[in-house]
Order: sequence, then C-alpha cells, then structure tokens
Amino acid sequence: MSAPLAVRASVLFPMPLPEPFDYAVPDGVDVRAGDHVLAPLGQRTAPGVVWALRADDGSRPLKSLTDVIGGPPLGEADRAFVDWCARYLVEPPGVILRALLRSPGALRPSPVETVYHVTGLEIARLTPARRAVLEAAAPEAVTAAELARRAGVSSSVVTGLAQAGALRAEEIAADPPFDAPDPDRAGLALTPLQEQASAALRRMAGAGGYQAALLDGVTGSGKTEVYFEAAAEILRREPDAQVLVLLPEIALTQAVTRRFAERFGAEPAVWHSGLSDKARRRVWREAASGRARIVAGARSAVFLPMRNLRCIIVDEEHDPTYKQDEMLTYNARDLAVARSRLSGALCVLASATPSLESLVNAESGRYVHVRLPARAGGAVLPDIELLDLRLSPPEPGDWLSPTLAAAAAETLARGEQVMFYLNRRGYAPLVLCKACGHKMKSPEADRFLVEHRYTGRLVCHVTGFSMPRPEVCPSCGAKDSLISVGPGVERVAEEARRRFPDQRIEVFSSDTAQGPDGIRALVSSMEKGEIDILVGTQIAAKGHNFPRLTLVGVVDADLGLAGADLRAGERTYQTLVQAAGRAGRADRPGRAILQTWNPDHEALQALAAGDREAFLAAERSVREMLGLPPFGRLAALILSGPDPEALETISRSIAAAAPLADGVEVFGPADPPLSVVRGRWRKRFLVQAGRQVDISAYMRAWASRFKTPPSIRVSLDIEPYSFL
DNA sequence: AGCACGCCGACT
DNA sequence: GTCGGCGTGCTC
Repeated sequence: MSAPLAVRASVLFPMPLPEPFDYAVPDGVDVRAGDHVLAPLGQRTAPGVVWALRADDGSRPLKSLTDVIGGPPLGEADRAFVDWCARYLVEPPGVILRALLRSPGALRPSPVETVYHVTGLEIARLTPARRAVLEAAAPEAVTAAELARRAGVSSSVVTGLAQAGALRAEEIAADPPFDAPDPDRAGLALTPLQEQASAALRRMAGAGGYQAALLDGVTGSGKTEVYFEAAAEILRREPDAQVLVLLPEIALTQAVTRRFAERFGAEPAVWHSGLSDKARRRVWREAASGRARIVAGARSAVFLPMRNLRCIIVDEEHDPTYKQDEMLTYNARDLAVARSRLSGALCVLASATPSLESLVNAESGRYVHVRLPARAGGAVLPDIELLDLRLSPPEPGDWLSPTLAAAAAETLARGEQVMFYLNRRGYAPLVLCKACGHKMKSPEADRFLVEHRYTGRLVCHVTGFSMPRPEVCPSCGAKDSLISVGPGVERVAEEARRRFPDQRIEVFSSDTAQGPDGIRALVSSMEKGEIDILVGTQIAAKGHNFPRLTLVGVVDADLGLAGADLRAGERTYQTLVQAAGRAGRADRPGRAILQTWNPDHEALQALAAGDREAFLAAERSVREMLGLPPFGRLAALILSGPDPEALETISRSIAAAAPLADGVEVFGPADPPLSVVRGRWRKRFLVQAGRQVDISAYMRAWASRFKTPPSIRVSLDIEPYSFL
C-alpha cells in the first residue's frame, strides 16, 4: 500500500505572467488539465486554468489550489493553441488565455431566469394593468421584466398575478442552446463546377484530421455554397463536430447567417465585438461546451474555445480586416490555419482574390488548391476597360471623364444601375488656404483633415478629431480662402447629381450607412432598384449582389498603387476585382471602367487583361527578389511615448541591443508615417529575415535584452500588414 | 494584471 | 508630523 501520490497542478492565469505557476492539489480533490480553478496569487485569489498535472517532487513548498470551479474545461487542442500563439506572437501565454476567456461571467455556473406562463386560471380582481399583462404574456414565456415592459406596467403587477395563480413561474437556463443545424437538408442545387469543388472539399472532410484547402473562386462563383457542403460533411461525419466560420466584417454576418439558415435550417451562433454581454456569454458557453455546432464570427472568434473543433472556414481570406492591431496584434487567418492543425481540423480558406501567401502555399502543396472558375447562374465576369485619363481627362473641377459619363448615361437609359467607386470618404481629402498655402492638419496626428460637406466639418480619419470648417484661414487669417482639394465620395456624388439631375443617387460609405442596419437598408434599396447611381467606398465593393448593376466606374484606380505598403499593389488589385465584380451578376453582362493616369501599371494591365496569373507572377518575382513575405519573414517593433527626446534616446539603446543573427536584418529606428498619434510619439523598427528563421524567437530574444520605463510602450507585430 | 512596498510633496 | 502620489518588483 503506497500513499496516494501528491499531485501538483500547473496553473495559467489570464494575465501577463511569464509562465504557469505550480500549486499543490489538496487530497481528494479531483482536477484535470483544462479545468477552471481558483488559486492564491500573492495577496488575492485569482481564477486560472490547469495547464498540466504532474507528480509533486516536493522540490519546493507550494501553495494549494483554493477551489475547482465549473465551466466548460479547456480542451487539449485549445491549450496547445494558446501556447502556440504565445510563442508565435511573442506574448505571455496568459495574455492569449485572456483572449480566450473574454466573456462576462463565462465561468460562473449557468445562470437561470424565471419566465412566466399563463395558467388560464380565472382571478377575482382583473384590473386593467393585470389584463394588459395577461394579454401580453402569450404565446411564449418571458421574464417578468419583459412582460412588464410589453404591457407597459411595473413588474410588481406580474408578481401579483403569479401570487394570485394566473401566471406560473418556471426556471429556465438563461443561455439556451442554439438550434441544431441539419446537414442533410437539401441545399441549393449546385452547378457542375460547384459540385466538383464541393466534392474535393467533402473528400478532404471525409478523410478527417488536419488538411488545408484554398478555395479559389472568382466573384459570384458561389464559394459559399461550396464551403457549406464541406461543413455539412463535417457535421454529418461526427455527431458532435463543430465548425467555425470566420467572416471579415459584421456587416456581412447578417447576409451570411441568412444563407446558413436556408442551408442548414438553423442560424449559426454568431460572435462579434458588438454583442451584448448576455448574448456573448451564451455564444461563448455554447461554443466552449461543444453544443453550438456552427459558430460564425469576426476575427476575434478565432479565440473562441471549442470542445470538438473539426473545421475552420475563413471566408475572404485575403481581407485585411483579419489583421487586428489593437490590444493583441494578430492575423486571424494565420491563427486559424495553425489552430486547425493543432485541432486536427479541416481548414478552408476561401477567396476570389487569394493573398499571395496562400497562393504560394497552394503551389507548394501545403494547401490543396480547389478552383472554382465560372460564375454561378451563368453570369459572366464584367469586361474591364482602362480609361486613360491623359487621353480623356475630366473637365477642370470634375472627376468623371466624359467617356465614363457617357457610358453611365447609356446604362441609365437602359434602366440599369451604375456604381461609381472611390475609396475615399467625405467630400475632399485636403483643405488648404489659397492665400498662404496652409494645409489643415489634425492636431494629434500627422494627417490632413478630410472635409465632410454633409456635416460641414473637417475630420481626422485616424483620431476621430473633428472641427467645423473654419471661415478664415487659421494660419494667415484670410477670409474665404480655404479651398477643397481632390475628390471624396460626397464630391463625386455632387458631380453625378449635376450631370444626372433626374436620377436617384445615394452615397454608400461608413458615414452614410451606419451599423449593420444602415448597411442593410442601403443594400436593400439598391437591390430593389430604388437607387440609380450608387457612389460608394470600399464598403460598397464587398460581397453584395446587385442584379441590375451593370456598370462600375472606378474613379481613381491609381489610389493605393503608390503606397509604402508592400501589399499595396496586391490590395489594389483585390479591391478593384471586388469592385469590378459588382457589375453584371445576373443575366446582364457587366462592364467595369477604370479611370487611371498610369494605364501602363502592371496591376492595371493584368486586371484589364483578366490575367491574374500575370499580375501574381510579377508581384511574386519582386517579393522573391527582395526576400519579402511569403519568401521571407517580417516583424515590426513599435515604441511609443509622450516625450520625443526620451523616445529617441531609448530607441537608440534598443537598436544597440538587437542581437546579431544569420539571415536577420534590423532596420530602424525610423519615424513611421504616423509619427504622432494622440499625443504619443512613435518609433518603428522593421526586422527582415529569411524564411527558415524563427523570427518570433529572434524578437523574443531581442525584447529580453532591454527594459523600458512604463511611459514607453512596446508592441510587436509579427508579419505586419500596415506600415503605419 | 493586481497588489504591496517604498520614497518624496501638500495637507488636517 | 501624516496621507497619498505612482515607480519598481513580485506573484507558484
């Protein structure tokens, strides 16, 4: 007979501690890896997750766990994902754990709420207030507060009715499960090409385990239907398998959830940052417990715990909104691939314009390349024409070339719709004084103020600062000397109204369509043909289906080609394909006209020729030559602080602390394009390394060699997107 | 992240 | 004389 082995538990706290801490497990306490526990930490008791269990060798005296608390335990794959993210993103593991647990009251026992049914019992004193409550009560049972709200009375009336016996109270779980999806419900009939692609994905799903696919299909080819079938196959194979779908924007979740409901007969659990605390807790619990079988969400959903994750779908995988830059810096697409691998799940990356990274992975065989060439429903891709502005320039003060205006007039005459695309919000990107040349700038960032004529204000798009458009120049005092330079969507709409006074014209930007409701309203009136000309930014170029839209005019196709961003060309290409892809999705052929001053530019030439391969080949040879992603690795280190001199000094010492390593080059410190934001000055280092280098390990080594005072913040960005 | 300890300024 | 500012360091 041997005494029961003493066990020690390694506990990870959701805080920036460098590692898990060890605790003794009291005799008779049953605890497993992944369980949520309370443990003494310094002077307090903190919640944490058991990361590992091992025999206690008594090497040092340990405190004991305080308690084991409820809540769905964190599975092995999810714990491995936390550790992987910590290593890759160069963050303490507790910071990643915090991202997984971010849900109010997630760990408290499942709350209940009291709801009331009508019993039908006659009661003596039926006051008007009581009658109103009883009328409002049917058919489904709701809480006292909700009942009182509907009836317009105080909740004491409800309590009174319950006491009198006319209402019956029932305790139900406040976080009810989501409806189960039915994978065998008949979906839309697939075209032969869709069927082929879907069969490829279903085969991968059927094989089980980790595999990754790039679902590469032109706009309108019906990628959604195809990946639905992969998800259906996953759900069919295993009764408790879970599918996670990542979507680039909240705006899209509404449309996509509706399609899920049509295909699976049940809406998915939807996760995004705008959820109420209650809705958030419900989705979190249902995902973590394994009951929610399809979870659809924005980038932060990649951190939702999942009991039995078997498939992750990343829709529009190239979309830059997957890159998060606040709090934690990560690309949800990259994390999704790693998580799939650690969970033994199928990973599907879908896009009409895949990122170069994903295409290179597909070519090298790391991802299975599933192509979906034609548009569903027989619609064809629009003709893309370059309009050389040097040959057909707009009149002074105009932004639309006469050629584009004529094409628009013809389209409108046929009763079809036109979209002018310009990725610039507001009226004019710059306001300057014609007397002294002073340019209106943001006080807190090194940015020009954008004029919004709709609101009559000048706005900084970086900090949100805004001010009324001044009457006199703030620099020289000249009156009526401020002029608006360059176009924004409002200004193009103004020109459209002047040229087409009888047409119904709307602006579609984040200023005019606020929130999912505003976006839906605009999209639906466009679909119903209540708008003739839509003038839109980026937000109008994504994923909507306007059957009567047959002409897209890109006002400034050069915008974005010149940027300091290595992905500028790629991004411009993607955006223009998306914008052009809005035209002619139904039975009418579409046409896209791109206004440009640089018709010889590679990206535009390739776009006009419909030759994605040519564009990509050029892009990849440049990156390969320069050792840029995906042929090399990048990382950024950004310092910020209130005092520019102190920042200068410390950044010099940090530069000196950079370790020497083979195949690693450190550039900087440099002043980023936005060198002051919200009163904080910034410095930036860029690290470039060969593909074989573990750049995370390099950054960790570097970071361990210097300390900064609390006033200076250090942030790391592995594979940076934006260079701002 | 919290929380304590510690060492300098304006207050009952 | 003390209350309290937040800089520094530690938590199994």
